[in-house]
Amino acid sequence: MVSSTRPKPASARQVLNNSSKRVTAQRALLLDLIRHSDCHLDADGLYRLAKEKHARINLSTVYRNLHLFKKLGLIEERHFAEEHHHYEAKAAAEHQHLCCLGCGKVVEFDFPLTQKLKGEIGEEYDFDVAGVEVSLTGLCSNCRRGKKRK
Amino acid sequence: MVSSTRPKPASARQVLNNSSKRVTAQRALLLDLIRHSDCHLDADGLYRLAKEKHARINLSTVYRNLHLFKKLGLIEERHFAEEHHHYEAKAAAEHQHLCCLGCGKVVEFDFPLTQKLKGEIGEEYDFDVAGVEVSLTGLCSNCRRGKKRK
DNA sequence: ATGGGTGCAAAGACTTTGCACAGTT
DNA sequence: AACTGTGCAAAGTCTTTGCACCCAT
Repeated sequence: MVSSTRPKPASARQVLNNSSKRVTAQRALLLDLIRHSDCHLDADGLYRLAKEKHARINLSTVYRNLHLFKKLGLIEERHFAEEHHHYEAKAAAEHQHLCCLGCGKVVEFDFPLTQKLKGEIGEEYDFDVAGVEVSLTGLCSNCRRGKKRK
Repeated sequence: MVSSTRPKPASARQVLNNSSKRVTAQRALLLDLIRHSDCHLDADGLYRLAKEKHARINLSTVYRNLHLFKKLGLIEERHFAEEHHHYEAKAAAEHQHLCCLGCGKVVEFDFPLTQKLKGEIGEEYDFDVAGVEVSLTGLCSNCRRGKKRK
């Protein structure tokens, strides 16, 4: 057994250090919040979470670091059927999303064909395919049955 | 041979009439522009196109009608890796998109498994799946080779 | 004539940016 | 000490909304 308190692939500190970016309290906090969140945060949600833990942080800092983390490949940006983006920690296993149009619930599912798709389409159109996003929308059982919302 | 000047599924006028929505010059024009466009317009692009043909139209009218058309199922909204949405006429055949991060070029491709995916995932999570969007991003051959663009 | 649709202007939601100061290296 | 990152405020982009007038039905 390895004695470590961190099961994460790399600590926030390590990742930032390795990219020769400074480790600030804000960055460490944001990265930790994203990594420990089980949902798909947007900038404002992350900001509010952060404020609960760290009185002094600004929305623009959140945006700036979200861009940074994305560039470093630490997080992924998701485009649901909304006006703003959502972010999640880059997962070990690829997965895709199913989003309820009624209540906004997001469930993740497995879709093993993305690699194959990447290769096939990339070759056919002579593209270097970087990302695959499969987004389903629909109504979950609750919203379908009850129309409990709105 | 059927003698018809309209290969379209239904004229703009017909569609609007059938939904008991009024046929205004703006609506007819917008719908026609979307249907005859071979690219994926955003609200502002559509607005500028419309202005070329029809001096008096307002951006808010474009937005309002984009929502209407979407609700009527006449167009589809696309979520590329950008801040705003794109729209295209609902096609006879389903297709998916591959978008170049360098120059923004969009190519459409066929992906026959969306129906199967819909059924499987819907059943597994008890969702009524309405839409499937498969978006690939990458670099086209031009952008990859030449780095011709910023 | 009636009531939905439009233009206009103002507001709203989300995001970016300039600048001076704070904090990491 | 040097210089990147932050907070703040202002601006920017995209979208929505209130209201009076217009026009399709």
